[in-house]
Amino acid sequence: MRITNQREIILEELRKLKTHPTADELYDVVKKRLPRISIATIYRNLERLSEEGMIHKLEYGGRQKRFDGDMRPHCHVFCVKCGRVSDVETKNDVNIMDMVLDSKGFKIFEGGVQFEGLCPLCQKGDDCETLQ
Amino acid sequence: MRITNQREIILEELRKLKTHPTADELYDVVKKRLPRISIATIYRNLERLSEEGMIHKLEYGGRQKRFDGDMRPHCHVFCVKCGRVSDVETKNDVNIMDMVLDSKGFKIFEGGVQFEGLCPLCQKGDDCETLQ
DNA sequence: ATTGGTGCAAATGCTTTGCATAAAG
DNA sequence: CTTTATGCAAAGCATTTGCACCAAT
Repeated sequence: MRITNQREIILEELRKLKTHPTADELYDVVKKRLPRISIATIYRNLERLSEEGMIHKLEYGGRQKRFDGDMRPHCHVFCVKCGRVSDVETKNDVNIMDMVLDSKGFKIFEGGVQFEGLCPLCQKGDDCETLQ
Repeated sequence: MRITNQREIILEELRKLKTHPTADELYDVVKKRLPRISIATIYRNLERLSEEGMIHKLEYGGRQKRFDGDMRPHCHVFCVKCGRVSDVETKNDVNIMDMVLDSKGFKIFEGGVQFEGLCPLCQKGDDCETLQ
């Protein structure tokens, strides 16, 4: 994988964020440093970086994918109303993979716990900007 | 919620399937009984039924949502290559909700374990019809 | 009679792609 | 010099919506 200026900055900015941004949210951030970057470059790099195991692609809780630069194992909650994602701190004494009794022929190589709920903003009832 | 012919048949056919179909897969099945039904009706009813807690909307990997008529608590695996979803039989001695130490202000009301892997067809290396 | 649901087609919105140009190794 | 990545615009595709008509209560 060739190291381009765009790729470096995308990774760098994603790692700075703890918000699990969508592609376009990250685009807005990266544009400040690379005003001529294309949204297609953002998408292509996020895809590539997740294939290479350098970032996580989060595909739950709404229609926009979200991305996470933190590769330490951890769990997420997502807000069923606005789609925001947050890390969740959990007890670490359960090995999820050991829970499987019958995988129906699937070769399982990852397992994780995910939570659903309401984010602090949506709990207040006010409409939360980021809808879905 | 008004009981229409369409709504009844959509629910009935979804409950028969163990494949966690996408909206258009279910559309193909329902069309055999209601040839004039619209895909919009499928989407509207699946959304409505999941709001009412009568079915589950699955938003894992892949771009298409999948739906499940089986409301008994259980876990899923999804194939990272073709997007197929299958039930997984698991040990039942862990209460996922008790694992939370810090929910970062989110009000959590659901938690579940989900697995990633390769389905039997994709393991064989052949290309699996249902791509994503 | 009233309200909610349906079918159709058009619109939306996130994501991907084709292609000519530019940059990396 | 060769290969891979970029920017731009256009295309793709799942899903949603506006609207006139229809059906359930």
